[in-house]
Amino acid sequence: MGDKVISLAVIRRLPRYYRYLGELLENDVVRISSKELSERMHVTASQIRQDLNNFGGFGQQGYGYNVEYLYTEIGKILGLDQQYNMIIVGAGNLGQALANYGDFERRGFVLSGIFDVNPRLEGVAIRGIPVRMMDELEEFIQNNPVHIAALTIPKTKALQVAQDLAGLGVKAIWNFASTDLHLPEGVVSQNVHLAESLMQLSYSLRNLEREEGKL
Amino acid sequence: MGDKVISLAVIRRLPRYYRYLGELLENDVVRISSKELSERMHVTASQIRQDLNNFGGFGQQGYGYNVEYLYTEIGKILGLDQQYNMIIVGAGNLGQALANYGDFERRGFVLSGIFDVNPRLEGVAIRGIPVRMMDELEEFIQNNPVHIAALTIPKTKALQVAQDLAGLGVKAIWNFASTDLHLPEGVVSQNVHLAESLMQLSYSLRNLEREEGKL
DNA sequence: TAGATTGTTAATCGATTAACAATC
DNA sequence: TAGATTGTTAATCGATTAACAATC
Repeated sequence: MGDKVISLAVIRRLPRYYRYLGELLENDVVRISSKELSERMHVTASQIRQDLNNFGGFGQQGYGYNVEYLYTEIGKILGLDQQYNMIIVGAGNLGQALANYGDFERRGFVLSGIFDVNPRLEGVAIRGIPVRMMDELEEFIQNNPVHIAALTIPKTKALQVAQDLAGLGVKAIWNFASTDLHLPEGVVSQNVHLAESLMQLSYSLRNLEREEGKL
Repeated sequence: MGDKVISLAVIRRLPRYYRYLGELLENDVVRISSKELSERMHVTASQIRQDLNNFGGFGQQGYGYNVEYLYTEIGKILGLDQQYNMIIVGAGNLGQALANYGDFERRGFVLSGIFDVNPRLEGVAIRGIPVRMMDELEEFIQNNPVHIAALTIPKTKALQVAQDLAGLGVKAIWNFASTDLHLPEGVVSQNVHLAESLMQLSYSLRNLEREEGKL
C-alpha cells in the first residue's frame, strides 16, 4: 500500500486543496462535499474525489468530508506534520525577502541559516539569523541538520552549489536560479523560475492583443 | 491561421526552450537538431517538434533548426519582441526584491512604478523609482500606460486590488498573493504561489523519507 | 545523389470526466 | 427508510510518443 506513484498533476493540486480547506476551517465550516468544494475551486467534483482517493478514503457517503480531518490528512501527505530546517543560500534581494517572510515558519519550515559570498553581509542579521560566509557551510551542516536549502544565487553558481549541498547530505533543494538542476538520485528539487512565469504571462497578454486586434 | 488554441502544457514549455536556445546562442552554436536539443533538455525530440509546429515550421529537413532564428521566433511568440510597462503593487520584501531585480528589464519588462500603503515608504526610491501611495494609483495609470502589475500584497487585499487594476485598464496581473484571482474576461493573470511550491518540495522530501524507511 | 532531419499522421499512454453501485 | 454523496469503474478526452513520408 502507498506504493503507487502519484502523478505530478495530482501533487500540484494538493497544496491548493490544502489552502481552500484551511480557509474553510478558519470560517468554521465543519463539513463539505466534493461538489461544493468543486464549485468554490472551479474544478470538477470527480477530480477532487479521484485525487483524494489516491491517498485513501477520507470521506463518508451521504455526508461528504470533515474539513478539519481532511485538512490534517492532506497536511500529513504534504509532510507538513513535521518540522524541517531550512537554510537560504544567497542573501541577495530574493534571499532576504524569503528570510523575512515569516509565514513558512508557521508551516514547519524553520529558517536555521543564511549564507552568502559577500563579506559585507557577514554577520548582518535577518530575523535574528546572521548571514554566514559560504566557507562555513560545511561545518554548519555537520553541526546542524539541514533538510531544505533555498538557492537564491546566480544561475552560473547554482548547479555547483546544489551538488555541494547534496554531497553534504541536504536532500531537498528549492531552486530560484534560472537553470535546471540535475541532481543525484535521492535528492529532490523544486524550481521557482520567475522569469519563465513572467514570460507565460507575457504570452497570455500578447495573445489577448492578437485576439482583440482581430475583432 | 493562428486560431488554434495552444494547450497550457505547450505554453509552459516555451520559456524553457527559449532559455536553452539563449544559452546555445551565447555559446555560438549556429544550428541544432530536435534530437540534440532533446538530449540536453531531457525531453523527447518528438515533443519538441510537435510543440514548435503548433506555431509554424521553423526548421529545415536534413539541417535542423537555426538557433538564432528559432530563439527570435519563440521570443515573438512569448511577446518578448515588445516592451511592457510594469508596476509593482506592494513594496514589502518581495516587492522590493522584484524591483531590484534588473533582469526583467533586459527582456522588455520596464518597471515604471512602485506602490504601497505604508506612508513610511513614501518617496523611498528603489532603482531610482520612488514608492508611491496607493491613492495615486488611478492618476498614475491614467497618465502612464501600465501593461502588467505585479501583486506582492497580502492575500486579503489581492482580489480587490486586482479588480481595481482591471477596472483601470491593466490587462495582466502577476500575482504573488496566496489566493486565486478570478478576473473578468480580457484580463489575464499568472500566479506565483511560493508556499505551494515549498509544499510540493516538502511532499517530495517526505516521500523520499518514506521510500528510504521502507528499504 | 545519399544522408539527415523535419513536419505530420497514427498509435499509445495517461489524465480527466462521467456514471453508478455501495453505503452512510 | 430515503436521500445524499462517496469510492471506484468505465468512457472520454487530450497529450505524448512513435513512425515515416516529404524534402532539404
